[in-house]
Amino acid sequence: MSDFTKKTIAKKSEDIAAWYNDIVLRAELADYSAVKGSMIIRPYGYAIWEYTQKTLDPWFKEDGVENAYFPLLIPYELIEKEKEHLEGFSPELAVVTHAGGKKLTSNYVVRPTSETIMYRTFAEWIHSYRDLPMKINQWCNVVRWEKRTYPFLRTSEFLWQEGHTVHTTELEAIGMALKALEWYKRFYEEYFAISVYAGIKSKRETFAGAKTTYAIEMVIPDGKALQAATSHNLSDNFANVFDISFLDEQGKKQHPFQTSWGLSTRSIGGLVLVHGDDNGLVMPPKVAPVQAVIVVIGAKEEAAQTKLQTYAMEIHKQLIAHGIRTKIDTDFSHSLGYRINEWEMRGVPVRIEIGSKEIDKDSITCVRRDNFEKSQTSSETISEHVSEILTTMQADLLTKSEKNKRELTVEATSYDEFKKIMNSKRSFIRVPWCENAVCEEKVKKETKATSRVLELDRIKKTESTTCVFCGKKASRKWLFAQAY
RNA sequence: CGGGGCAUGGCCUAAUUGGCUAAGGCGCAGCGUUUGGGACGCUGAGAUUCCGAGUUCGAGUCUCGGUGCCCCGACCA
Repeated sequence: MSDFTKKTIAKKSEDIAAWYNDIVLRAELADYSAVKGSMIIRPYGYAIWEYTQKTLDPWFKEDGVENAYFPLLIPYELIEKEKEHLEGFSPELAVVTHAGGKKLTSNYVVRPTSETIMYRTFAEWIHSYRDLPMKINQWCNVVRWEKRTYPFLRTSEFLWQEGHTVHTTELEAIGMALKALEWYKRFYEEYFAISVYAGIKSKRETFAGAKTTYAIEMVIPDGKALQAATSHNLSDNFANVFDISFLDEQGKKQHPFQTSWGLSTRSIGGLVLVHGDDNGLVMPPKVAPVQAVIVVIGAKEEAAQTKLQTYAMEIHKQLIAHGIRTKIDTDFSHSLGYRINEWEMRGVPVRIEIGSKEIDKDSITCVRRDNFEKSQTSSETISEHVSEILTTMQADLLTKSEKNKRELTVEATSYDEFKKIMNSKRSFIRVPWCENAVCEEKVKKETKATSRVLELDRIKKTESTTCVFCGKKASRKWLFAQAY
């Protein structure tokens, strides 16, 4: 690591929280804003969100999900309708009390999520079994007035997509909720190169108003958990409250079953935390705003300089034609070391160095961001060579993430052991649990850990054992960890 | 919302413990020299010392009130 980096950016290996704050600002992913707890997503950070949208949106549409837009403001009476839902969100609502220069007779809530505003309208749209399933998604912002905020990971306002579907049977709704969960898992693994846990949430962690919540949990290198996406089986809870009904094939009136599912800009925070290193960000090639950068190393004589730039532009053109998002850096006002460090900090997957040496031998130097591996190739084969590096790096990052997840997941057979782990080298701990909320409360108070998920393949009760916390009967092993 | 800390050009810090025109580094702009792992010289722009009141001959420094930010808890995608 360079002296400069040492001085200005905290080391991830020493203080991940300080490192995270520094890198988000320095790499120009985000900036603080005039509004408490809110942040500005800068172009480099927003580009990652755009790739997220470009990837997920077609998957949704293929499944018949249509995009729509519902209003930002929700009448207070509406959000009050589902009691549990209101209770879950009321501490963090932003409320509009004045408009048009006057105090409003009834207030509006800035949406913390859109179930209520959408479902009153769904009630008008749905009359027959022929209208179902109905699948609506919106890409939007929501506001939740969190007490403690953190760039990307927890901000007062954040961007997300929220999918909302309506089905004739609960079985179909569950299928939908699981399909959304599968999309998220696939997205994280194939695009963000992050190995995640997918499972079911405990009662305590279930979404306000849902019957069942499924979630994606990410293992952060410091052993903490980041809830990376959720998908809910709302059953007929909201349908009853908002009086959504349809006539079935027999002409009988029935309440439908619903789901909602979302993934937010929090995902970008996870991406930073999982892959970054002491030198800065490491972008998985598939979502990297810039996949390759050509760093042109200046020459002394003008003729050589001109030749160099022409050569570099030619390479640039080739890479672009090959579909590789490439930038060319000819900023000779900064030293080479400075430029290299800046690109490394931004996590650009491949750095291509072009100087007089490269031209003379027609041998171009490529450097991979994640392992700093150097390789040589000719101007003829550059595109294929870079493509290959990008593919390999994408795969290697996922493998590394899998390894990290495995190493940070342990099993405990007693509460003492559990506590010892949480107090020393924090991690995910898989333990048999009786699934009683009292246990979970106690564990949280004593160790800060909460249940994260019951992994999908462990839902079928298989074991006959005892709860590590209370000693009562337990049949399934849950993952516990300290949440972000 | 409880407990602790901080507030000085865009950023980091200094200012003899209440004393003269608020200093330096980074960054920024201009010119020139440099360029194979965070270069250098010269010149320049940039400040109501968070806000308000008070004490004093005199306040960045002391007192009171307010505001904002950071860290630690409870809440959370």
